[in-house]
Amino acid sequence: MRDGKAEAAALLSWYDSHARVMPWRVGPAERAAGIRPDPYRVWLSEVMLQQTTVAAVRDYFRRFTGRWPDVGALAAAADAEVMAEWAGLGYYARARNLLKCARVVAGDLGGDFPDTPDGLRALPGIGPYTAAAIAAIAFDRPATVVDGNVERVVARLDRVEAPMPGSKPELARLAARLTPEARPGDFAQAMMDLGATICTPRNPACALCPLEGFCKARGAGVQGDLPRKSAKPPKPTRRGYTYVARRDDGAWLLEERPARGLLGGMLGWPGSDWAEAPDPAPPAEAEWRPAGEVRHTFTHFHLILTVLAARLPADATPRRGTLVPGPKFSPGALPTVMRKAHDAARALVEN
DNA sequence: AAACCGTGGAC
DNA sequence: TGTCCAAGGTT
Repeated sequence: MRDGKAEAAALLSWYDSHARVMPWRVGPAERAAGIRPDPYRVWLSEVMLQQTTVAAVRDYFRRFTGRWPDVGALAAAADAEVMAEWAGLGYYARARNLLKCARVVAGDLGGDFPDTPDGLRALPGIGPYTAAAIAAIAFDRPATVVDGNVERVVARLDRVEAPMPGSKPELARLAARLTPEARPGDFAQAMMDLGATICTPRNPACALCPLEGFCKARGAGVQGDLPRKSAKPPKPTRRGYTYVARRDDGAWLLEERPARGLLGGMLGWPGSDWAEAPDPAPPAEAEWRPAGEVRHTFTHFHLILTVLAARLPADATPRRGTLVPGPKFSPGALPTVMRKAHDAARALVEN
């Protein structure tokens, strides 16, 4: 069994000249000079990056830190403001847990994030990956970070042929063996940069890889086939009706979704259940006009939404929803599927 | 522990 | 077009 020291040294050397630049990151040169990243920014970026690409996160990170520059400011924010700012980024439980976590840190921990994986792991929305990432990156603790990039890199390095997710514990062990005692924060980010730019899922750029000489999969020519993954079940298609209504004074009929479940806590248009054969469920008496169909794919099903639009008289009394004044409504505060419905209905309800 | 939970880009 | 995938966590 190797101890991984040579691999770690080669990777860190590569990172010193190839580290990606990101708004939340302290680069290897600054870090060598003793500069540490702000734990608040590391935490915020790590939560945003859960199952989400760097490209998608950049602007959200800038807006959040511009508006809430520290954990105290975020903790004091109104729930609806945070959910609206998160709209479009997906996995909305992250935003709800983000606020819970900020309030624990600001309220119970004096504004300081824990600096150990166990302490971090106890906070809402922080699991094994994020706890290790914050401990390593923000506090330079020797924690092993295991995300999809790391799993792919070590699966190839050690030619692990067993399929995911069953092989995850084995891949985590292999990753831990690679982690050096020095520069754990840089090492964690180096592994992720390598996975994102060189050791990519398809067509890895092995000729540019600092670990090529160590890589068992490369040696056998099977790097493109690893890590293997068990087949995913097909996505069923569900249907639904959604109702975009605007009162004559310009107010929109909206509804806050239940706090848990799909799009939990987000603003949306009232509508039917999403099922194989849903019943229509108009939220008010009105002349509903067809505004087309919206197609959208969620994590585990396809959705075909029939959009109905109507104008409501000034004295209308809807059965459901809340009338939001026109100037207070922004489609940007809606999750994407609801914004699509707004786009489809807009022309029919404009003033 | 298997299911649930978003979105956009690449191919 | 459809499928895969991305710095996963919670229940």
